Amino acid sequence: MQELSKTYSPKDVEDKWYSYWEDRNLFHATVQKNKTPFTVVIPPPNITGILTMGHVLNNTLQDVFVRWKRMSGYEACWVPGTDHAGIATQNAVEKSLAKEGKHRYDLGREKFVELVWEWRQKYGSTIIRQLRKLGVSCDWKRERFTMDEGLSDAVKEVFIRLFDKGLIYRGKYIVNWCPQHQTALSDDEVDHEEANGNLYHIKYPILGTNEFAIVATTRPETMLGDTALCVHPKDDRYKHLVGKTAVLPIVNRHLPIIADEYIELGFGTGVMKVTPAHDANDFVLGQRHELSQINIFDETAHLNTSVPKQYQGMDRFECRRQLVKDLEALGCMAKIEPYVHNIGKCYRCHTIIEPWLSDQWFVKMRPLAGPALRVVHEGKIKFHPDRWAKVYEHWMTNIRDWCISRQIWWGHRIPVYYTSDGAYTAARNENEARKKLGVAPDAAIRQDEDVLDTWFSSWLWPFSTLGWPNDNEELHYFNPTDTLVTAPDIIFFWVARMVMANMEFMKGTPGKDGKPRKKDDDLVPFRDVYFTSIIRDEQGRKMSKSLGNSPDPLDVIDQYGADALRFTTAFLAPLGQDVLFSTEKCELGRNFANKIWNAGRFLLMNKQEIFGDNEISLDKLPAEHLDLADRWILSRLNQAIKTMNEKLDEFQVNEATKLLYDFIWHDFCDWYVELAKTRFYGDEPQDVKRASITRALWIFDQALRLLHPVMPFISEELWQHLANRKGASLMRADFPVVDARYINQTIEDEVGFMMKLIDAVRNIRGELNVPPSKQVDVYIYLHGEFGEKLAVNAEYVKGLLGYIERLCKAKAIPTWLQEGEKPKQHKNSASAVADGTEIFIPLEGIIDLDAERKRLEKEIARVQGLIDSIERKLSNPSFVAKAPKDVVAKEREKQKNIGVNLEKLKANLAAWS
RNA sequence: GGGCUCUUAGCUCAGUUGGUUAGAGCGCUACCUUGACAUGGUAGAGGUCACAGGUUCGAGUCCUGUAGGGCCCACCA
Repeated sequence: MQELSKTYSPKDVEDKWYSYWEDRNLFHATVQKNKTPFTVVIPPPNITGILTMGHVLNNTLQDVFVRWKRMSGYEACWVPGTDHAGIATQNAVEKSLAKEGKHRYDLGREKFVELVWEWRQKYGSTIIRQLRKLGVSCDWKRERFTMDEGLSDAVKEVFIRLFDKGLIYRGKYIVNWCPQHQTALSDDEVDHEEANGNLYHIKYPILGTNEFAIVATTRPETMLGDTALCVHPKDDRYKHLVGKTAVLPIVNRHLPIIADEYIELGFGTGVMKVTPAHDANDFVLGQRHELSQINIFDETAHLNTSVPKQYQGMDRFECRRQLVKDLEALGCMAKIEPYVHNIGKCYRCHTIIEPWLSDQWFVKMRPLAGPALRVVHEGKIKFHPDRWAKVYEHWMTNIRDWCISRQIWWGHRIPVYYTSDGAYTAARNENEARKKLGVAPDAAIRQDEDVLDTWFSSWLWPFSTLGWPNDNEELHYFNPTDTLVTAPDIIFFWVARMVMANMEFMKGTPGKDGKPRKKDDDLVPFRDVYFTSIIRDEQGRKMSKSLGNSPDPLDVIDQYGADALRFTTAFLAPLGQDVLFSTEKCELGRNFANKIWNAGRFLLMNKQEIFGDNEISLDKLPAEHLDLADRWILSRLNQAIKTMNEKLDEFQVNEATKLLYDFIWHDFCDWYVELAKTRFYGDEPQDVKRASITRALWIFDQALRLLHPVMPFISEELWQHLANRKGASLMRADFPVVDARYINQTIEDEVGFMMKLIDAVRNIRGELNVPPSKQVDVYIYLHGEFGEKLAVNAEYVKGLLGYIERLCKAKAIPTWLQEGEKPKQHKNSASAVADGTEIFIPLEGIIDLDAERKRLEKEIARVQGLIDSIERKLSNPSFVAKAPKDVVAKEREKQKNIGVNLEKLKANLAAWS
């Protein structure tokens, strides 16, 4: 057997086990009718992306769930894949083109798209490679891409079905236009930011009078597109103006003055200019009053030919400056005051959005939203934490139509075809389009130039990845999926839309029972949605590329190991709270890994010592020679198994992780392993030693199984060392199932009492600075119920005290005292009381009298405080009358026990004075 | 403006049906290289649980309000 290194070295084991699992197909899931599926679809990362801490958290959590379910007997299937990320990817490629001084128009559409595909071949799998380093157990054979053939078919199919149903329409609309990308953005892709601007007060002369109407605006340049002025119908200041005509300065266009309740009384001057082509609200207002729309910008937000010559070709901001000057020269600028307002910016390039009138495609969302709202409301889909359900419901009840066209080249081209006279339809190809349009088979036809919003493919993810629209068994078996783990900021972009799509398009597809689905239960895309925390840096800022505050997870893995990173992330991420992360925090996980490693090393050393090279089996618990410590750890273990399963069921991954930490570090390493040493190193018969080490290994084996979902690499490495696994893997081993027979509170109390004795002795040594090299005697009174048990279990206590012996490198020799008996040198002893049992440690010559007095006084004060609080309760008649009986009884019991402690402590203190 | 959320030890945070004098990790202090582990062990210091009311026998936990932080949605030209 090879020696294990003194510290755990992740680099030596991680890649080895990942290939082992992958080579043996252990990630792969298939339709298995006798097993319940557990399906997770990955939120597909962008092909432009590199692994961030957000991905680490998200994928660690998914892997924990998937590995846990896989070990628990489910057919666990985790479908991975990537997103083509239209705008982001096009951006990336255009950037590299720009380095060669080229623009996409230089190449033309076809060549450019070809280039993007090349780019995707080259760089698009980076994040997938990085994910493997994290240890994720994705079913890589099912990896999909939102633009691969199958998914493109799904996109087309969905578009055509919605189009034929009348749920997709084309319309002139004010969209959020990014002049940089020259494409429309959905409302959600616009970030609103506060900005310091000005409120310009411009005078509009009223025709046929000497009056002016003063209009306040933040964007004077849009006045070139004004087609009306508007006031509130109830505004007495301006009632007389309604129906009159104003003159647009500089342009001299005549503007009708209209009245509309949209105007907010009390804001600005009370008169608003109406620019239907360049403001979403004005657009609606303009439609209501049948105003003309004058578009003054081209697609790059430069002034077009519909404005006076001197402004044509100017950039919008340049035009603003010039216009302000000109208005001032004309005396039309009443005043300019500083003004803070919100402006919309492109979420990708931060360019200021221009509300722009253009032809776009939309999906009518209301008909789809109804069922999606219902399933969340009725709990068919559960959100964790559930407060997100409220956010979801609010958005869904106020849902607006979805602008799905994008004026870029990289993406799914809209499957709409036009005849030369403008008729159009949606079709799978040109021929089908001609048929649907009823034109000749050779008629000229052209496809829409636009592509679809990236989310138009990702909203189909839970079924398109499983082969839809082709009917197949895997789709029936793995959809609905089970748990979706995603960030709350894409609840509308993605989560809500997936619910709508799955419910709409899976209707009639056979379910697990082979019958066509009808019920909501079978139509939902997933049952649980876990919303991850947002990972922030230590200052609480969101991690972002531009801030450069996001540690590279690969560096972290390199430095600390994937398990350490996974553990730390899971440990730090409570359900529903943001996480402040820093690389150094991974020491927590690294130290834990090292602790586990050394526990394993210790057990293996002793196995070697006792068994030599003979192999052992850990198939079942070696139940011979069970002693108190064994019964105790078995109780603790089963408690841990129970709680672990419960916490994971409740999506409390951080709690499950904490539990692992406490069980392995404190219960197993601090106490059980230390107790086991008394047997490994003692003069027990060989068969007792054999049973002991085998049992310790068996417990450790169980602990590694519990650990595996969170720390797959180190658990597998150690698990393989514990016994000859004959080619098996921990990732396919059984997850521990609680055996309630082993949970034994009495034993835990007994051991707990002994621990208190040990703690008391340690406390004396620690506080009185008794050097470790100093041998001490320990006198223990046998007292009460536990006292009797102590006498019975004297051997265990000796063992426990032997533990002190090793820790302190000093002998601690227990002597049993009967009630009333006094230890020798009582006067010079330090003392403690644990659950009524007195301990004396004679410390003639070394003891500092003042120190011991202080120590006792401190302890008395603590216990006195406890007693006082109990007495306050018990002397309150209402408490005794109204509190539940068991609570009162517990208090009385406590009062009695602690009272005894207090008396003895006081007596001991008195002995000093 | 509407909604959500947070405020607990020096720092970062747990604490899900209200019931021991509130826990962890890091940091800090003291002691310890012992036959798994100094990425370790033992002991210790450190909190009027943001504030003010209320409900209750009992509140970190439930309710109301206040102050401060964060997020989301909608936006007034």
